[in-house]
This record gives sequence, C-alpha cells and structure tokens, in this order.
Amino acid sequence: MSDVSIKEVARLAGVSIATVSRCVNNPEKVTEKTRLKVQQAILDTGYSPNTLAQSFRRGRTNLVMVVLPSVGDPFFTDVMRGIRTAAKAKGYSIVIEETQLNTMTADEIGAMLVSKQMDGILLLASMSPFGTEILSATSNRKLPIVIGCETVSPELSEFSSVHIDNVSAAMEATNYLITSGHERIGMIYGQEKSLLTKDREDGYRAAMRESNLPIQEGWVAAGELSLAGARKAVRQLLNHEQRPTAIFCANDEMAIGALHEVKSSGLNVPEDISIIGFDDIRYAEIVDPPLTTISQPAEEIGERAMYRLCREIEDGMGGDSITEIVPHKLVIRRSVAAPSG
Amino acid sequence: MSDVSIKEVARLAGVSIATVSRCVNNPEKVTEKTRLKVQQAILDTGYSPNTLAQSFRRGRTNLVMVVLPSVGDPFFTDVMRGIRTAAKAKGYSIVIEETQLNTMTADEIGAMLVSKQMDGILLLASMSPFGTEILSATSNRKLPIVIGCETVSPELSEFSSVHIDNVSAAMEATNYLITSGHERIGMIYGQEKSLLTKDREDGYRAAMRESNLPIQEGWVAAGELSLAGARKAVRQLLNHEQRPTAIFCANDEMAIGALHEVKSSGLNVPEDISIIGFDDIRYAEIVDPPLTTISQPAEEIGERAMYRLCREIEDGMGGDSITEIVPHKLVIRRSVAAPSG
DNA sequence: GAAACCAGTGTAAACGTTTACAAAGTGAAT
DNA sequence: ATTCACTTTGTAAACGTTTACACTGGTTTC
Repeated sequence: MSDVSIKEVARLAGVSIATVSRCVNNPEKVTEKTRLKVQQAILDTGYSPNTLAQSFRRGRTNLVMVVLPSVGDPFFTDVMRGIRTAAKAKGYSIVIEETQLNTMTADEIGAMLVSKQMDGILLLASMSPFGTEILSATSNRKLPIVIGCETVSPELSEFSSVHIDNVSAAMEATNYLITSGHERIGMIYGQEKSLLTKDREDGYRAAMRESNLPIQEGWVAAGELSLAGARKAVRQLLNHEQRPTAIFCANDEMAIGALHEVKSSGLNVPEDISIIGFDDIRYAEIVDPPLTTISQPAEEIGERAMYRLCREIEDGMGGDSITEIVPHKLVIRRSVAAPSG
Repeated sequence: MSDVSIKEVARLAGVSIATVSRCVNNPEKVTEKTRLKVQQAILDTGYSPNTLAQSFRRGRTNLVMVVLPSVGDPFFTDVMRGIRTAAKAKGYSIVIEETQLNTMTADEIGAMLVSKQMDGILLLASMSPFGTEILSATSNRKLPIVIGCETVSPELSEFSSVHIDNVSAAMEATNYLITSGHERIGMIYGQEKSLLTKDREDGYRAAMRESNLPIQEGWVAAGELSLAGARKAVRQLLNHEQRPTAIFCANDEMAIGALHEVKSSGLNVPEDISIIGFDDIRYAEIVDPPLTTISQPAEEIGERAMYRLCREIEDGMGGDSITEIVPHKLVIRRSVAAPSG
C-alpha cells in the first residue's frame, strides 16, 4: 500500500505524470474527461502523494512548533486544544517543545531550529531561556513567529500576538482583594524571566501603589509555576513577621498549591488567608474552597494565534504585525473573604 | 542562512558533493585532510543539511505519532513527558492525536495515516474508535506500533506493549475497599470501548466475585474519563435506592470529579462515601480529602514505550513483540474509611 | 616491474514531486 | 482555408540529498 507513485497512476490512466499532478492539485486545469480517468486510476491504485517528496519539492513541511512552559498546566492544555483545532483545519501538524524541561543548551536549540524545517513557531513563552534563544536564532532567517498568551515586549513588536491584557487583569484581581478589605497582600509570581508573570506582577504592584498600600520585602516570591514551587513560596510568605492576609497567585496551578499549603499549615482559606488565582483552569472550581480567579479564553487564544500563524506562513512575512487582545474576566468563588484580623 | 546547499560547501572545499555528504554521515570513509577542509567549509558557509531532502531521500521522517485519549489528563501529561524525553534522546519529534476530540471520521484517519509519513505509532488508546481505525489502516503496511498503558487484547499480541497489570491493580483497589469494611461498592469506568478501563472494570468485578459481594444493577456507570462525566455518573449512583458506600473510579480525574459531586450533594468523604482512584496524578494529594489511589509510573511507561518503538523502527519489524509490565502500588491517603452505616 | 589490491574520491543516477515551457489540439475569426 | 487565440497535455528540469559504481593513485605482492 501507498508505495505506488504518481508514475503508476499515470501509466494506468494513460496520461503523463504532470497531468496526474494537476488533477490532484489544480483540478480546474484539466478536462473533465481526463480528470475522471485519472481519478479512477487513483482509486484503483490506492495512490496517495508521497508527503516527503511534496515537502521536499515545495519546501514546506506543514509542521509548526509550539513552545510553552509546560504542557502539564491545564491552562496550556486548553490553549493547545485551540491550537490543535486550528491546525487540523489548516492541515498543519504541531510539534511541542517545553521550556520547563530545560534539557537543551542554547546551541542545541539553534541547531534544532535550523535542522527541523518548521514552517513557523508559536511562542507561548517568549522570554524563557528557550524563547530568547529561538528569537535570536531565527532573527536572520525569515521564519514566521506568533506570540501567544503573553504581551510582547517592545523589542519584539515586529511579531503578531494574541493575549489578554495581563496587567489590567492582575490589577483587577488585586483590586478585588483590596476592596474586600485586604491591605497586606502578597504575591506569588512564576519565573524571573517570564514576561507573562512579569506583567501580572506589574499589575499587582500598580494596583497596590494606586491604593497607597505598601509591599513589604518578602511578600513577593517565585512559585515556578508549579504546585510544589508555590507551596515553598507560601511557606516563605507565612514566615514573614507580618504575614499577608491575602495572596495573589500568577496562575491557578500555583494558587492551588498555595491553597493546599495554607491549609496544611493549619490556617483556613478564606477565613485566615484569602487566595486569588489566574487562568480559571478546570480544577479551580473543584478545590476546597473553590478558587476565585481571573478567567481567560484559553482555547480561543490558541485557536486565534494558530490561525494568525497560518496566515503569516501562507501570505509570507510581508504583512504588518497584529496584536489581538481578547477579554478576561474575574470569576468570584469562595477563596476570598474579608480579612479576619 | 541555511539556504546554502551541499553544493556550495563542495565548491568551497574543492571536493565533490559526495565527499561532503560522506564527511557528514560517514566521516571514517574520508581522509583526515579532506575532512578538515570540508569541516572548515561547513563552518564558513553555516551549512546544515536540508532535512526535507534527507527525509525524502532516506524515506524516514523521524516523526512519531502518539495517540491518546486526552492530553489534558495529568496522567497522560506525565506519560508524555517520558515519551518526550526518550524521543529527544533518539532524535525523534512527536505529533499528538487526541481520540477524545473525536473530530475525525474513519476515512480521514486512514487518509491521514497514509499521507503523513510517520515512522511509527505509539498507541495509548488502542481500542478507541480512533485506535481500531489506526490498527486496521496500518495492518497491511508495515508500520511499527507500540501500545502503552493498556494491556493488549489477544488479537493485537503481535505488538509490543508497556503497561502495569491493570486487572491486578484494580483488584487491589477494590480489595482495599472490601477490607476496609465495604460491601456495597460501585464503580465508575471510562468509555465503553476503552481497553484500559475495561481491564480495571474486570479487576473490580473479579475482586467482588472473589469476596462473594453482589454488584447491583446501576452501581457501575460511565464517567467518560472526565471531571464532568464523573459527576454525572455519581449522581446516578447516589440515586440508586441502595446506594454504594464506596466508589472505585477508573482514573483520578474521574475520582476527583466524583469526590466533588459527592461533597456538593451534602455527603462527606470518606465518612458517608469512600472514594478510591487510579493513576495518582499530582492533584490527587491536593484535593480534600487527599485521594487514596493506585499509583503507576507514568513517566517510566512513556519513556520505555518510546524506546521500544525506536528500536522497532530502527531494527525493522522482524523481532518478536515484547510485553513489559511495570509495577504499580496502592497509595493510601484519606478518601477511604470504614462505612458508617 | 607487472599484477593485484585498496583507500579515497568523483560521477551520475535516483528518490517523487511540481512546474516552466513546448507542443499539440480545438475552435473561432478572418 | 489560413491564421490566431486559447486550452489542454506532455516533456523535462529542478529541488538537495545519498549511494552504487567507476575511477584514480598508491601500496603491496609475487
């Protein structure tokens, strides 16, 4: 099966291989009569074009690389679902690279990028060590790149992007804690280099400043975007001599870790400590208490970003870069209450 | 960049393209002197072989397709991590297909399989509609396939597989409920066709039979492997006039959904209803109460299965099929207690 | 010193497509 | 009837590799 080539079909239909190729790719350029003949021959032989040869000839792989911190995070899983939907519709396959795995050196990344002939890159973690490498490795080549989930930093403004307004959303989350009566508010961000959590930290700081609330040294800690990292960060926050009465976590995965750690240490949520998250992953309403959080349209972000990337691949890189901002919203559940003290 | 071909290198080094190719692929077949010349030329030009041309020429893509129910399930995320580790080590990229998306017809699946030239398939859901299609579509071609996570059904014994002993593990889980004092035990399985949850159901039934405990009509329901599906299934179980005092769930995702639904309906876990899960995903110890469950070495399963597949791709399909059974273990937390009634 | 061998290198074909160009066929306009 | 315009088809080159085979020159063997 499938080891029949275009030649065989041509022989059977009594036409040239060029005609067969045209029947498959530009049917309108061929007579009804020959088209039928060829189609019959294709059916008879079970021919399907050799994608390897096609890719080679056309110089296109229909492969897109998606770079993200971790596929394990349910938020990114949802984004991926959107990406996959769009990719399927447009005939692309996707290859995933996780930055959190951290298994590659800068050299390997560069090597991989030139060797694997990807048609484009969807970057959901532009400022990770991985992401910056990619950007520099591709800066001289003309490889379409779209940035998703994160605001693009100014020096990357040449690229299109799809994301919510992370700064505003973080301010909204923080302000919700403030209007609930909290004054001592801590934050758990993700990784030093990540633009995504940097924006959320900026939003948090801006909201605190606006309300003239101080942020004490030690109220802000890194949670590594993981359950375990957040638990460690929470222990640091709780050990502070003046501990916060509320914590804003830069994503739900960390919020859930934080929630668990607070409860393990004998305190109650939200009575003793309020927690607010970010992303609204599917576990957010399952944990106890259900998590108040910022919801963002993960699947839609993925889908739009992928469609955008497809366009840039197909239209060439001439067009202007476009920034699509999608809406977020605050989802109020039960992990935030007025401070008790 | 990267648009330099082997010709350019050959010209610069003053050798034929054949020699350049040999320097890259079979350095031992070439004089030290010419090798150095060529290597210098490669450095100067920034040459790297065109993978498209290589794939085409060699008839290999170094692409492997992984088929699984859902990447969103943290268990499969862990399996994927192992797969990715192995794939990276062996120079393969992976392409994921989710069966739960259910977006493809049988025809499309067949078409995709012949068109995308995958080097092999890692099947983590052999009996899904998708899986069976794949097996039949590839039965005449000689495409290496390895089955992971599931026991292979007898008619598939020609394929290698890597998995735990699902039946024994399910018996162990059920017996733990029984020795805790439960007699009315329900079960939530995944999907009708899934071998994986079928085995677990078999184990559950076997354990009940061994202890001479009846299984009432309506105590066993499908949970679709999802949070939402499990919640629906639990409602059915709770409506039974003689409702179970314990529920065995075929995976943790469903167990967590079940736990949440039981709590929402005003009952307590484990006081009123005990719940035991399967997989030990990272959220299992985070939920309230922490979930008693069967732990399986997800990452190891993925890694081993991928290495196995690589071997079969590289050695050709001559060798015998090998079944690797990896160990599971019961993890006791707090979602199971003696029945109150 | 010729024959035989060998390692290193070059030549050219092959892989299965797509596509520019040429050729042939069709019909309309002169 | 001849030319012209246009459509349909065929011919052949091209894409960048790998590799079977042929060639070269040098070394060994008799």
